[in-house]
Amino acid sequence: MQKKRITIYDIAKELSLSPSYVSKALNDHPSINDAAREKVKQKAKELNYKHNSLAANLRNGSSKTIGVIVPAINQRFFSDVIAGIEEKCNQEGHSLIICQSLESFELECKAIDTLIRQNVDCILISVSSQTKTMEHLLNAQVHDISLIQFDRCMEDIQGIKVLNNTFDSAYKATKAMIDAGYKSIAFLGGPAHIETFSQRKAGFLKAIEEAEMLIPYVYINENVLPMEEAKKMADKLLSSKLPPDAFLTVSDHQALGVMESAEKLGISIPKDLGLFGFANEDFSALVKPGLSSVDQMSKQLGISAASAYFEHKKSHSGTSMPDEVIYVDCELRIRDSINRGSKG
Amino acid sequence: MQKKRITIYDIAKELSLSPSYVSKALNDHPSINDAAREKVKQKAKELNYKHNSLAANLRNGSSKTIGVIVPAINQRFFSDVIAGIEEKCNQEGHSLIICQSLESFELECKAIDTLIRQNVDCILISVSSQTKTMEHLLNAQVHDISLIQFDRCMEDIQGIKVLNNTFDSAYKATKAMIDAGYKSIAFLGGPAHIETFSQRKAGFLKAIEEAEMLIPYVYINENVLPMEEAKKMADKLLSSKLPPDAFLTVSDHQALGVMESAEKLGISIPKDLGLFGFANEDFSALVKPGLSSVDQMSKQLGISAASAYFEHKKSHSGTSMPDEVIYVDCELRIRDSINRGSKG
DNA sequence: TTGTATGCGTTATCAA
DNA sequence: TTGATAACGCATACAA
Repeated sequence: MQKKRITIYDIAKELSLSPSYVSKALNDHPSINDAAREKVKQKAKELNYKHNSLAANLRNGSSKTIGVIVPAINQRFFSDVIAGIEEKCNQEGHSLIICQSLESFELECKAIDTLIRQNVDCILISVSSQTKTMEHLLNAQVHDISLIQFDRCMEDIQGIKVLNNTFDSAYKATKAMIDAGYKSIAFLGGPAHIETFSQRKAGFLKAIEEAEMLIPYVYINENVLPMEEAKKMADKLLSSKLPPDAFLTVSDHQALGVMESAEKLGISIPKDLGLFGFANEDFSALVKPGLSSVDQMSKQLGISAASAYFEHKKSHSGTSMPDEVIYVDCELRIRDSINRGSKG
Repeated sequence: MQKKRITIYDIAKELSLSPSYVSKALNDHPSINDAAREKVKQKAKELNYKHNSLAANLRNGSSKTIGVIVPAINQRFFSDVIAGIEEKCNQEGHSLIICQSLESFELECKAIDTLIRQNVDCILISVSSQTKTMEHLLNAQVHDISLIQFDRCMEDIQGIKVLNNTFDSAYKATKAMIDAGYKSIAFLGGPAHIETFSQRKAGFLKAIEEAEMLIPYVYINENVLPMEEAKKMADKLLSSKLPPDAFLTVSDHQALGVMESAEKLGISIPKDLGLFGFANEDFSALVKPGLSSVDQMSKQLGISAASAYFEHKKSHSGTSMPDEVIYVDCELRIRDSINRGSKG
């Protein structure tokens, strides 16, 4: 148990060298010859010396630390994204500070503040659902921190945005159902003011239009994100005079609601009802029948977001972030829930 | 866009004060009167000053930062634990640095090293499945970092360990099945060398013994953690001459394997087969029939682990960690999978 | 109540 | 090749 932390001074004293020389040796400075360098490193190991990043970072003005702010760490999508970010940061020798906003604007501001104080070099953020203004985000940029948004973005902020191509995936998912022979497809969406949800709706509509499918307006429902509400809506539509024969939902939980409704009403999936969800949750492969879903490749999204920072840092060091949108393609996980067997 | 960071020197200059005075004012030092303090804070806000934690921490010798090392961030159990830790840390004004070992001993060592360099005050760790030695953990303690283990612990390390009471929960879960009228219960376990799994087995056996139930030795199986293996084992047992009429598994994924096996063999759950899982995964409430499972209260576990650090810090500051085990009680989530209807 | 001086551990610059 | 020095930004002991 050592009382005082071992520093380069201790190493220097032991070897009768100067601290600056030791520092250079440890950092593989070219002016130090191999023998001396090895001797210093040897002694450092012997004394169980650990480089003090705090001091070095203060001196260097960079913390080699990246901050991440997400609504909730323990939401599958975000924990996957973070896992991807961590992996990339680790490769690049950077540390990761994690904050959660818990969907609160106030906590989000506090998190930004913390990260500025911590001198992070970059902030990766997916904004809370409450967030409508962006001074706090701009403030990070003012403090010379690279800001990269992912998934849930504020449109008007200059900088890199990393997004799923959800328009495209919704289009493809819908098309997959049309190809499987479903004739009248309903849509269960999320809050319209969130970009990713409006995109999903737009993708859905494009596929419907292309197929020249006529859809009653009551088939298109926004803001039914909670499973219970999705279920209620499915109940209503499936018991109506003109029931849909398929659903595209923007979450797997909604899809689950539809499944329960169908079961209750004695409607068989996929024979009489097709179903396509979003997010490819763990349970989606496990329920019966297997739920077709859009895999958002969330870990890849994290990797892409972190990589965007490192690439910018390496190539355009100094210049400000480009105003760029990076799309991470989703992949369709086709399962039994749209496997109708026969077409038409 | 400010070129240079605003420091207390800038504030001091603007107000014709000394930097130390500004520092005191910002930190609510008692020797500063209200008027002066407010004036300084006002100016700080005006200049968009942000306290530099790096510098302060270097000066203070404490980073107000806690490091967490888990096998994988995006495993439900761990992301829940982390969410709890984050919440507590946030309350206490501490930051969180997250590392994942990805079940690799090497990465775990690297993570410890990173956290030592980062000057974290405390490391919360759940060791990788590869970890057999503990020098790296002791080294953290040598560097004056509080070490708190949770879930997967190295027995011989002095300090606080935060654990689920899995012995007790396995016992209760088994008992719940006995009470529901199941007569011959089989056990599907995990690697025996991991404490939490041997505890689950022991709890199971205690309940069996108490009920004076005679169990064929082939009912007790360790090391069948993967779902596929659990399924194979269930196939074997359920097709044997003396099939069990219930299973306790140590994971919900195993239980899912049992469900598939039962379905294939035309055995009805819960009528002819009871089933109790572990971890209360998201899907457990969603599968049909609902899977009874042990809820490990993982977020609470994270809160408890972090709280243990803060309490120790506040009350016994300076002294080394006590050798203490904190148990976080699990809760049984009883669902249809053991709802047999009639007893006997 | 206010200010001065010093050090936390590192690294870059410059000089020897 | 080696070393002295200053600086990063802050907070504390001490002096005024």
